[in-house]
Amino acid sequence: MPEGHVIHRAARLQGRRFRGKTVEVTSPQGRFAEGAGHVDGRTIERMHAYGKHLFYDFDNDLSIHIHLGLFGRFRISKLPAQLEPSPNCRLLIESTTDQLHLAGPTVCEVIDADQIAAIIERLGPDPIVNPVDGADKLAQRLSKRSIPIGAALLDQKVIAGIGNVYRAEFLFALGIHPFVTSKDLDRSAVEAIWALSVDELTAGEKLGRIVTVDPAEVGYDKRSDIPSRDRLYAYKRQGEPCRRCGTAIAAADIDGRNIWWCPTCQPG
DNA sequence: GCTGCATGATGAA
DNA sequence: TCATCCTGCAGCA
Repeated sequence: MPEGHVIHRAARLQGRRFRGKTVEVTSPQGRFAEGAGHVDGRTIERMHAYGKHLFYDFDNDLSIHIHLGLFGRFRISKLPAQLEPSPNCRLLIESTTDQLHLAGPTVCEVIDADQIAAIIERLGPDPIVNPVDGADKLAQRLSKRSIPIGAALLDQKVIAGIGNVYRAEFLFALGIHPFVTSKDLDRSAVEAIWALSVDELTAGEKLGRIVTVDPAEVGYDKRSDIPSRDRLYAYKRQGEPCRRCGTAIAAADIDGRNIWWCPTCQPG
């Protein structure tokens, strides 16, 4: 599930339960046992996100850094928990009232503030964190690369928090073919990409899922009413008719990830 | 029950 | 470009 909106939402909702709480930190699976030991019994001061990275700051100047990757998942519950921790539970955090269960992350480690700063430094602008001033940095980072825009949008050094769903949907919405070269985009196109990123990630963070389709186009009142089948324009719709023009949605591989687009709405 | 795939990223070749 | 890591679930037998 994890694109940037999900990570920011996790920081917000988890923070509501755990901020200010003294917690037990363990690793039932064992692979994070040493890291857990550095923060076990401490108090969580802040839970925050940048791009697809999540940070839990403790009161001893150490933080847990999490990146969910493709498979990572949280389970949040009130105690007593209904489910036993999974054998694959890498990280288990428990306050007196709540439990946070994490399995399958690409990264789960204890780091300090300098290391957090270094991670953020190497990432591109995050549309949720820097909505106002990110467009310049995005333009600068796009102009330095000569790669398909479809590849650039997944490069976290160019823009942080975009994943495979948003990439396909943004390019559809803006009528940009995924193989257009990044540095050939004019300033107005870059600003449009940034503005759309801010709008969509913010909406996705609030809603808890990605819905890019205009509800009116599929016969609903609000985005939150649209069933999963109809929430997107291009992503994973190869061969299906474009919702706007009826042309069959095309697909290709860019650097090992699939991309979908409408050959009519997104001319080469 | 098994297989393959997935909204991610890295490091070696 | 490829191999690798990581988990859960849909789709199939």
